[in-house]
Amino acid sequence: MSKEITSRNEDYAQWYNDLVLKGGLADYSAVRGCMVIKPYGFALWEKMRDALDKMFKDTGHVNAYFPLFIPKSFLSREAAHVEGFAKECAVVTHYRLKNDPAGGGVVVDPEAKLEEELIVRPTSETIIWHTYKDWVQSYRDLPLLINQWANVVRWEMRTRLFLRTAEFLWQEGHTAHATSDEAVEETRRMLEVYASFAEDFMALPVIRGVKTASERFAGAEDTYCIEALMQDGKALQAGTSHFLGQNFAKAFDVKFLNKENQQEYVWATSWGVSTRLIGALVMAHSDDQGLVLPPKIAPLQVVIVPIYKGEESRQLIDSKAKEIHDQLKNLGVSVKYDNSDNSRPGWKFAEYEMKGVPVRVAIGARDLENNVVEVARRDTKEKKTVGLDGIAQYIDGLLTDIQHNLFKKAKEYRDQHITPADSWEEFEKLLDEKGGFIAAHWDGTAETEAVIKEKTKATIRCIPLDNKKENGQCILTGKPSVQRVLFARAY
RNA sequence: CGGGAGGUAGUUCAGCCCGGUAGAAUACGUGGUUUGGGACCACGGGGUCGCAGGUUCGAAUCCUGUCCUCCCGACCA
Repeated sequence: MSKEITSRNEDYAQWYNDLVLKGGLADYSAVRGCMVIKPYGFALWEKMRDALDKMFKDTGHVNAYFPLFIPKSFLSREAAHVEGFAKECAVVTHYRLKNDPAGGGVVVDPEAKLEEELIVRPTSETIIWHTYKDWVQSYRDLPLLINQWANVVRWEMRTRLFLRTAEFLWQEGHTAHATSDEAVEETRRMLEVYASFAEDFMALPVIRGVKTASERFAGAEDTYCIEALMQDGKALQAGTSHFLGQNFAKAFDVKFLNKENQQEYVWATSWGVSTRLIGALVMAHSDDQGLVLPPKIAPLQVVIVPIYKGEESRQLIDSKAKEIHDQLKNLGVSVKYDNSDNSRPGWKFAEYEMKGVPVRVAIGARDLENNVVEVARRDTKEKKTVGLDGIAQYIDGLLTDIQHNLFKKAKEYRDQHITPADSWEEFEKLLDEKGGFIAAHWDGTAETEAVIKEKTKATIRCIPLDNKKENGQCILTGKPSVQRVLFARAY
């Protein structure tokens, strides 16, 4: 994102809405805080979903589906869990409407009150562990490696398009293991799946880390996360993987017989990423002209735009363009030849730029004479005249280039925005003037963390997994510390 | 739930202070001319002004109530 937008941080949401709404990605629906994902935006989600799903399957997981409604009592089985989610649950209390006796319209039928209210899942741990109880009896049933693609609802007080909508799409993996070590290993494995997906597919560099106790998932023993940096200097939690210990197994009485014929509680993990990733993608790579998509998840990788005058030249261009189209298709490139007569070339250029299509090929009468086309890349906006010989291979290579370049650019920005701070003044100054991650010493207490958050709105994003030990003094209290942690203001 | 702004055509908004036939741009439809960075001309379709009351000869405009949306905060993936 360009400097103008960075300096317009206050209006960031507005810019984002404009781009995304007008760009055909999404709309707010009539339902408070929910989103309509238009076809192009959904195609983007599908690309991400399919790539992730393949990675889950490659690591031995299978998909299943569990109910949307959860009996209220399930939620309260795990103390920390209910504490964490109770405040944001949508509740179903009745199952029928009737005609309003007082006039037109319908009212809730008071006769149809549910004996036990149902909550709309904010996450599925409870109903899944309730189900797992019947699925697990012996160590031979373990591990249980299941994922579900679903929608969940969290009645947040304030919503933000893609980053925090009331309803969102996600996947949630829920696994059961015979040993603690195995569950921890799974937790870390899935974190790495998320990290490599973010980096290899989304071109989004992430920091792999572990959350502090106060930022932990409700009911988890440990929460691992990938943290990304947006172009405005704010951090975004892009995915989480939780080691749940035996908390849910105990709450839902999920035991198995081990080899020694003894009853034991299973060890659990859960992990998820959501449509928030679409937001991450937009905010990590976009510029003032709209979306910039990494080729690996762009629904459309190449668009060919003809420029013609009159029917005769149109036919000539058509046949050449279709040749290029077919060559690209044979290479497995997602390509569209837009020869619609409804809009002019300039309009098409702007349109596909806004949609983030990585490569545009323009072909006109002038090009035909010289046996060339004009190839424009979205990431750098460079335009180049390229000969028709081997054009498909050239473009295919260009897509790889763009993918790498986007990651490189984002990583350079990210790395430049991890700044050490050794005094409180420096810490505050960096937050206000530079943004990004700030590596600072922390005394390890939740109290200090809370005070820092209160004073600066910055939270500890994570303790990086590869963090090096270093003695120092807490940025706030001056108490001894053994390592720096990453602070940032976050979405 | 606190503080602010707002609800008028598919969309973005003007009109409201100072009451008097519902407006613009854009989008849409038809016809034509165009096409190397969001074309132009002509004609055309489209809104019970969020909802409910009140004041008035007359309300988008004034008054009361109500619902909803957006932004800022508390809360959070």
